[in-house]
Amino acid sequence: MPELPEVETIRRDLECTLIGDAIVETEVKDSRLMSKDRVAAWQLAVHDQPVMAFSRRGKFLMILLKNKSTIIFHLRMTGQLVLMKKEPDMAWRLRLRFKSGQQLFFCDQRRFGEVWVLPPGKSWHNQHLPGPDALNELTQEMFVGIIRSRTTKIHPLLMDQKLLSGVGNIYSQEALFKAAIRPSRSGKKISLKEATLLFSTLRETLVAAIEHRGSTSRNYRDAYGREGSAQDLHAVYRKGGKPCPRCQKPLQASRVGGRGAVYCRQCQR
DNA sequence: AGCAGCCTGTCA
DNA sequence: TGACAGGCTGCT
Repeated sequence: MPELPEVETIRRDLECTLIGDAIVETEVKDSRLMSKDRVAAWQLAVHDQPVMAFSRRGKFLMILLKNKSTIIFHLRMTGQLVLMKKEPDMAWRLRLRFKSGQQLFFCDQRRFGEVWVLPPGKSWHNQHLPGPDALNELTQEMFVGIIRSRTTKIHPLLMDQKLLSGVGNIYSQEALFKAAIRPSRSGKKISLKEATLLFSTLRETLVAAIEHRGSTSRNYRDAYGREGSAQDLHAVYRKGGKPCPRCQKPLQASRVGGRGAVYCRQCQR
């Protein structure tokens, strides 16, 4: 799915294009996204509302409306938010039409994505509340504390959205490679020095990916339907068997916590 | 901690 | 045909 850098790229695109524009009409095409009996309430909440801001926390994208309602998107694995004048070629699940004539389509091949609307003054359901945003909120001290107090393997630890939010399977693997730490290491067994280094490599990885407008391995597109180029930076993600960029030995493909994880047996300990 | 399930598509 | 895919929840 889109991870933090991809969602941030989309957020910035939408911010450039839609601030101040009002939603004049919406259409829900997939009842799995929103049941038919909820559509009327949804439309009442968002129709004729100008967009005040786009924000992001972890992988959640929020649209703040003038009436203080908030639309929240989670794109999961294959969700896309694309601005188009006419209907896209692929199937779409939701359309937001704006006063300017712009249309925002929510496309989502695997249909895991979700959308909610929060009424004014209401906050996140605790169940969904993400931990501190990996880029905007997480400090080095917080990170080191989170990592070194748990026995969970570091790869799933970095991807636990309740602990820190925004990191997924691509950027966890990349940050671990740069910090020379194996994905299967227990958080508790990571030294203070290593945890500090990992905090830096994670930040660098995320920042560089945003600068390259996200990683397109298959489905991801920005809000203008364009591919990102951060995949060109990947050292290990989906590169099992290829030579390690540092030592040239073949990279090891493995599974850690039920997820694919590629690492270098020589460089990462 | 590990796995099925939610979906659809691609690749070997 | 089966395995796997950028995520997450809920169950055991």
